[in-house]
This record gives sequence, structure tokens and C-alpha cells, in this order.
Amino acid sequence: MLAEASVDDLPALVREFDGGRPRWIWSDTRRWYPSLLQAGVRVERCHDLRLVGAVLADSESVGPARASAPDRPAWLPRGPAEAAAGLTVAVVPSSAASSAGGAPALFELSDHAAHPPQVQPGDAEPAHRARDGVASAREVAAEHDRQESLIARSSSPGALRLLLAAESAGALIGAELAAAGVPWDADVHDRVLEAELGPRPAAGRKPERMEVLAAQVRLALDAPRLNLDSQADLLRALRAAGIGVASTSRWELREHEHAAIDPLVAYRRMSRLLTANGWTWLGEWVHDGRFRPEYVPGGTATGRWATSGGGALQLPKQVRAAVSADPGWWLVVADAAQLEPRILAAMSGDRRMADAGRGRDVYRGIVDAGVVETRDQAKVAMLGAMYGATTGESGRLVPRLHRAFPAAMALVDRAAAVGERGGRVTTLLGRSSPLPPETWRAIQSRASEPDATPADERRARSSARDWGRFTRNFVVQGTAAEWALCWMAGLRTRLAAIEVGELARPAAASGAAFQCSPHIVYFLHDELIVHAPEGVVDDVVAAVREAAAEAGRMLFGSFPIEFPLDLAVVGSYAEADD
DNA sequence: CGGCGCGGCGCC
DNA sequence: AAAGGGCGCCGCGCCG
Repeated sequence: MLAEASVDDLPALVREFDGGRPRWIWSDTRRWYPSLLQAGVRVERCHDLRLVGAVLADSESVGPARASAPDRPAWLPRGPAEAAAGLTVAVVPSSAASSAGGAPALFELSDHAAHPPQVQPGDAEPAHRARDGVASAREVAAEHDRQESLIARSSSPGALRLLLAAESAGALIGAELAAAGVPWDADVHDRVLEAELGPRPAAGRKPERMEVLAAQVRLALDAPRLNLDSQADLLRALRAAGIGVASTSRWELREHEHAAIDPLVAYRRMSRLLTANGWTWLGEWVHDGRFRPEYVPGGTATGRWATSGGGALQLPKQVRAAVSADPGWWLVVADAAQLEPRILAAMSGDRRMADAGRGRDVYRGIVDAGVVETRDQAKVAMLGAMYGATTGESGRLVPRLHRAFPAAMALVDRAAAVGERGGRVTTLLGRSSPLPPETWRAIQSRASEPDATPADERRARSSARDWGRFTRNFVVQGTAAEWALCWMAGLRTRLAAIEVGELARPAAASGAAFQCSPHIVYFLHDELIVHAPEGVVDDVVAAVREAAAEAGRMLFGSFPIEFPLDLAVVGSYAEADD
């Protein structure tokens, strides 16, 4: 079935068909979903051809199947920056059709008014197709078939299906987060800024307190015209004053005793707050009591999300007091405690490491097992093992973990070895790392030529180890990202099923699709916040916990691993920060 | 003038 | 107190 419609009809189409629980197939969630949400319409499931195509293009699980399959079509956007526009389609397998194995329904949505087609007479393959992600309904259906075939012929279709469903759910959630927004109290934020920086300065000026600190630094360094914001000038002035630093970073400054250091560090701290999350940021990113950052699901190589504006992934603790629930609503703040060590234990099948975390803090468990003496040592050793530390206290402690947890350490060591050779590594569910860039290969081959110098060899070894640290971390960080996606996707489904009774005060600023029901408002790698009406907070807490337990089972089956949550029901994000 | 790399630093 | 992985954003300063 092929139906033609205008993009403006999409909300009505979705309303009509979503009750049948179809999986909507579309080119790019970022192209289609925001306008649906704006119309107050949510979809339950989707297949994001762009995101799925990106995973399949690299996944080693697909391996041989890819060689005999056609390439991804040129119209399919590659990167998140290339949002598709123009004529394109949504494909809906109706519940009846899919259960009967019949053909899906195709909807071809024209958007000619907004994006007139630029086809010149005689164009075989119009240039705007490749550029804008424009495709016909048949092309979208064909791409879906191609992707399904790759999955079916892969070495682990089940794991890959889970990953790709979670990835697509993540795309829906990313759009929903933007639509709902983080409830933000601009007055609280303003009070934080005044407490830290003093009164708001006039446009183009710095806060008085920063000027005072700058004057102290200039006096102490005997550099009356010094610009503290210029790293080069500052380094020169520090060295001229006899402070032997190689950089102006805070940790290096802190190793010296000088009258300039304290005011300089204080200036830096204030400058950071002012430029990253000051009044300008507040005016640009917070409107009507909501902070709406732009998330980029699947935006990093490991599968973690990125952001393309607003800096949502780096909200400093200083301003988290401004994240506050609407009247009659609460924030349910949950983060997975020591997610990455637990992920490593489970994916490597290391029962002793899993035991160390059962019913307690992982790092405590490592101390209790007699591996190291203090919790801090356990933490730096574990981080060092996952990040590839070779020096310092961390590097010295890692060998103790090798003796205690050989299976877990062998997994990350193997991943590092593959990376050092320039190979790919793959997460539990099948996301593979990118290959190193051409420049990296050039450095390696230079070192193996007969006339290679010791410097060439050093450079090659160093860049090989750099890439090895990346792949070492990739398997753990990437699998942790998969757990987090499954957690969040399961939570989203559960939240949608929670019945909200008579609600005293709808959260109007959350948008038509969310104002009466609990919804996720923030996500940060292993942590999320649900904005929940007073009456259903207990249901939301239970949903958050159940979804975490279910994510563990989906990834690791019956392997005895726990993913405990630190969870708090609070009025303000800052209160969750014990 | 805009683009880009880098240092520094916020988050996990 | 950093180290070792992943990011984004800011200001600076260089380049075309």
C-alpha cells in the first residue's frame, strides 16, 4: 500500500496507526519527530534508518554479510549534522500487515511547499537527493530491507536487534528530552551567579570581583598590562616572575607557592562559570522555565550521546540548584552506581569481580577482597585499568587488579592489543570502533621502513598505544552506553503506562505531549532525571528500578551481576548530590 | 572577516 | 592531586 500525503498530515496518520503498535520506519528521527511532538503526538517505537545504518556500516558482527550487500544509499544522511529535508517518507508496517508477514504500508510525504524540488530536466540522479536525505517511499522500504537482511545474516542477530532497537528508542528520547525541557528556575540560577560572581556586570564588562582578582594577579606578577585570558601572555608573565611552570593549568599552578596563584585560580573559576553558564547562557538557553539543549543520540564513536548546543553534558554542579521541579511535581534523580566496573565484570564473565560489587560499593568490595588498602586506591586502579593508565599511582596499582581479576583484565588488555595493531573492537551488542585515521597508518608504516629513525619508531609506538587506550576504553564505555540506552528505553515504556489521575497542575511548559505524565527530562551517560507528578512518584521510582534490572538481564542474561542505583526524589537536582 | 587548532576546564 | 578514556564550549591567536 502506498499513500501520498503532505507532511502536515503526519500527526493525524500517527494518531490513526500508532495504537496498532507499529514500528515507524523513517530516514531520521530528528527530521520527523520534533514536529510530531509539537503537535502533541508521541510514537511508541521506530526504526531510525540513519542511526541503524551507521551502526551496521561499522559493525564487525555484520562482517561477511556486508561484502555481498549493496552499499548504503547516497540519500541516507551519514552524520547527525545533515538533517534530512525535502521529500521523504515514513513507512508503517501496520500491526495486521506485520503479524501476517504482509507488506508494510508506505506513506510518501511531500514537503514541496517548504523545500521545492530542484530537479533539472535530464538529471538522472538529482544532486539534492544525496545532499538532503531525500528519498521515495520505495527507496526507504528498500533500505529497510537491506538493513534487515544485514542483521539477519550477521553473526549475532539477537544482540544487534537489541542494540538497534535501543539506538532508535534513544533517538525518540533525544527528541522528547528537547521537547519537554529541563525544568529550570532562572531566579535560582541568577542567585547562584550573584553569590559566586557578584552583581551582573554591564554588557561587555566583567564582574567587579573578577576585575579585583585580575588586579591582584597583575600586581603580584609585576605585569600591569597582563591579559589573564591570554594563555600565552599569562605563561610568559608567570615565568618572568620566577614561577617555573610549563603550562597554566590549575593543577600545575597549585604546585607553586606565589601570591599570584590563589587570585589567578579564583579568577579562572569565576571566568569559567561566567562564560559557560553565566547570564548570557541563561538568556540564550532557558525560556519559559525550561532548558532545552540539543542532544545528539549516538553522536560519539562509543555510542554515548553528544550535544550540539547548550552544554547539557557538562552542567556544573554549581548551577544544578536551578534544576527544580514544577509545583506539584518532583524530580526522580537516578544514577547507576559504578556502572563501568560492573559492565566490565559482566561482559568478561569475571565472577570474582562481580562478587566484589554484589550488595555493596564495588570499590569497597575490592578493598574487602584484600586487593588494595583503601577505597580511593581501588577507584584509581580500576579507572586506570579501563583507561589504560601506565604511570602514577594508578599505573602502579593496576597489576594488583590483574592478579585479583584476571578475566576482566584480559578483556581490556585484548581490546588494547587489537587497537595497537589498528584493528576494530566491538561492544557486547555489536557496535564496533572506527578504524584509525589514515595519518595513524602513515605513522605506523613509516616506522617499519628500513630507514626509519628512532624518533619515527617512538612516534609510532606512542600513537599505537594512544589508539590502544581508545579501544581498551571503547569496549567498556560502549557497552555501558548500551546498558544505559536499554535502561532508558525500558523506563520510557514504563512511564508511558503509568496512569495519572486527576492532576492539580499540568506542567504546561513541558509541551503538549508531556504536561500530564511523568517524563524523562535529563540524561547524562549513566544518570537520568524524571519529572513526575506528585501522585505517581512511587510508581516512577519502581519503574526506574525495574528498568535497570531489566537492562541487566537483557544484556547479561542470568549472569549474577547487579546494577544498583543511587536514587533520590527531590525538588531540586542539587539535593540529589549528597 | 571566518575557520580552525589549542589550552583549559566542566561533565561522565 | 593527577594519571588514563569519551565529550563540548570558551577565548585566544594564527591563518587565509
